[in-house]
Amino acid sequence: MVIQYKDKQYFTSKDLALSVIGGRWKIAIIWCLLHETPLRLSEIQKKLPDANQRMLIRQLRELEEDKIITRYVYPVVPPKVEYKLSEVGLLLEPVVTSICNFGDQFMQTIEQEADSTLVD
Amino acid sequence: MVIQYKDKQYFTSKDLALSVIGGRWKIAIIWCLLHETPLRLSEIQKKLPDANQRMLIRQLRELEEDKIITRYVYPVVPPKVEYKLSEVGLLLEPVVTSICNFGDQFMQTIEQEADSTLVD
DNA sequence: TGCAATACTGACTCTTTTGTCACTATGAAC
DNA sequence: GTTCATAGTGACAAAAGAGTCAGTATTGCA
Repeated sequence: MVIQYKDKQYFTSKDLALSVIGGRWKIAIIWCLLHETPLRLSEIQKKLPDANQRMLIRQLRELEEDKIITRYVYPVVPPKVEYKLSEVGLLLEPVVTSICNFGDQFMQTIEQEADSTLVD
Repeated sequence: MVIQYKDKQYFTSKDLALSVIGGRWKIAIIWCLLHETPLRLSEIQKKLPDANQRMLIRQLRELEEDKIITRYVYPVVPPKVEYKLSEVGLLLEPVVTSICNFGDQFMQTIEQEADSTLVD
């Protein structure tokens, strides 16, 4: 089975999934939008202060292209644009949740190790 | 909260998780080891023919460093080395599963779209 | 002697991703 | 007419990641 998507070939649906969520800030953006929605660019920036604006916009554009998020532009000045997860985007909730859970568990094992190193 | 791990700082456990699973072949390797274990390098190579050996070894080394997999070397010639998921590595099962599920669902939406494009 | 099998390393290049900087547009308020 | 706020783009530099190629070690066997 070969999946053709956006000029690339993917051999498993898993690889396809990774191409969608694989970007420095994408999981973080989706996480934000799962917790509060809709969000404006300026609000996402506040929640992810380490990502610069240019980078965030790029990731948002890619997510939009993949139809993970929707973008609604209000015809006002100064501009107002709202981002929210699409129906397909909401399907990523289990992915984000399981990553968070693993992160917590992994962190605990690191801390335990640090503790036992101190004890030695 | 700041997590120090391997000379880097992570601001959330989610970022830490991503640093562990974020490598071109890591999810694929973990997927293989969830389905069949233990596996030798040569067996993993057969299952992931698009990854070259050097690359696989690098990813395996990193996973080993993060204690996601264990590596057992048999003292024989020619060499025999077995890889399997550690206890911590097994915690990644929900992550891999949810990514696969999302991949399948995402693929369906793409296919539906392709169908409707044909209909138009 | 020379080759086979397996796992692995070093040094390098190439590509992709990420980050930075300066810049644009709009209309209202002062 | 200058300034503000918001969202955005273009062009480039830097860094990280991925991929390639040639080479190592071991021991048994023909």
